[in-house]
Amino acid sequence: MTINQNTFTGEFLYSLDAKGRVNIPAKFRNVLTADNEQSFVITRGMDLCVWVYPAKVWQSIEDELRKLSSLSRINRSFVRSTVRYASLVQYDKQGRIAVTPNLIEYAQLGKESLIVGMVNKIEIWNPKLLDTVDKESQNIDAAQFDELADQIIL
Amino acid sequence: MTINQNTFTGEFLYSLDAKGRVNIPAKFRNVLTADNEQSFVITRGMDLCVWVYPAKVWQSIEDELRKLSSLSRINRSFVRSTVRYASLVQYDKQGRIAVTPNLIEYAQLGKESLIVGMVNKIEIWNPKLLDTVDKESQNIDAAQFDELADQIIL
DNA sequence: ATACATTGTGGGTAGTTGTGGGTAATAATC
DNA sequence: GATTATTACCCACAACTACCCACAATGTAT
Repeated sequence: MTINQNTFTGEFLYSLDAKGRVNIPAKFRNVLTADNEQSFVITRGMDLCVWVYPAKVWQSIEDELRKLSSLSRINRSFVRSTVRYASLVQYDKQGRIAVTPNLIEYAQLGKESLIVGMVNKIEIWNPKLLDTVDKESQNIDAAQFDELADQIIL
Repeated sequence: MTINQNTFTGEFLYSLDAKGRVNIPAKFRNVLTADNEQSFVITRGMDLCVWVYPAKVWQSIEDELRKLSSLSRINRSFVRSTVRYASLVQYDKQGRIAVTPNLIEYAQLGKESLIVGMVNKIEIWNPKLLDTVDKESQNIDAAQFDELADQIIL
């Protein structure tokens, strides 16, 4: 029995094998609702990582994109950039998904890959890259962090 | 019969066993409402300790995080840092929860662990660390303490 | 004072989970 | 159309986790 449906939290150091497969943590699979099935959309993250959305969640993003008129140049470019690298995948009987070569290259993924829950989506990181991104953020964003932390009572 | 629902007070020196399990004090379990069941979210504390939230309390934090758009770099970073070390756990029939190796390392927990009530959440400490943190605070924060004491009539 | 229930602690066992690799089916290339 | 490359499916195994039972210590009720 799970309480938090569709909520991904925690980090897991898993291996990306020779065939480009990574395991979806059991804790993540267990919070997926029936209609999410085993379908995911994987795409480029806005940071140097791979984003993995449950298909149903991605669906709602697509619905938003549909509303953007192609008359606007910014809209066209926004739609293009978000959809361009997205592909639909399913996990196998062992619970793994295959990451496409161009995404592996983009996120510079090696054998040691870090799976990070991001509430409504999952990120796959090269641990070293996440480390540097983390440190950069600590220096630059400290003030805004405090602001956010004030709004959200931890 | 309980008076204060969901209010954790007091401290308990319990043992973290070889399997990484700690007991949730009976006094705390008795204070949990039905919808909290036996689910908790454990994560890194802002001090060097482990924070344990009743699942329902954590839920409201997640709801806030969901509102933050991933288009903003700061938002991504904030969501990641708050969710990254969090994991949903349930207590077993003996009333214990399993603390993940990550968190044990972070809070430097040994066999002797101190469970501390923090009103809406629970902290797990290495007793020695709490001691030093306490003393530091007494030296540095005396002035601000007085300010708070003005707001809260003890 | 004694019997009973509750609470904290330890450990065994069966099932689950993560990982690697072999084989067959499908797709792509020449 | 034949050959190669890629993908999906399957099996196997080790490591880990969750569940269960046991027991001692403490607290409570009769």
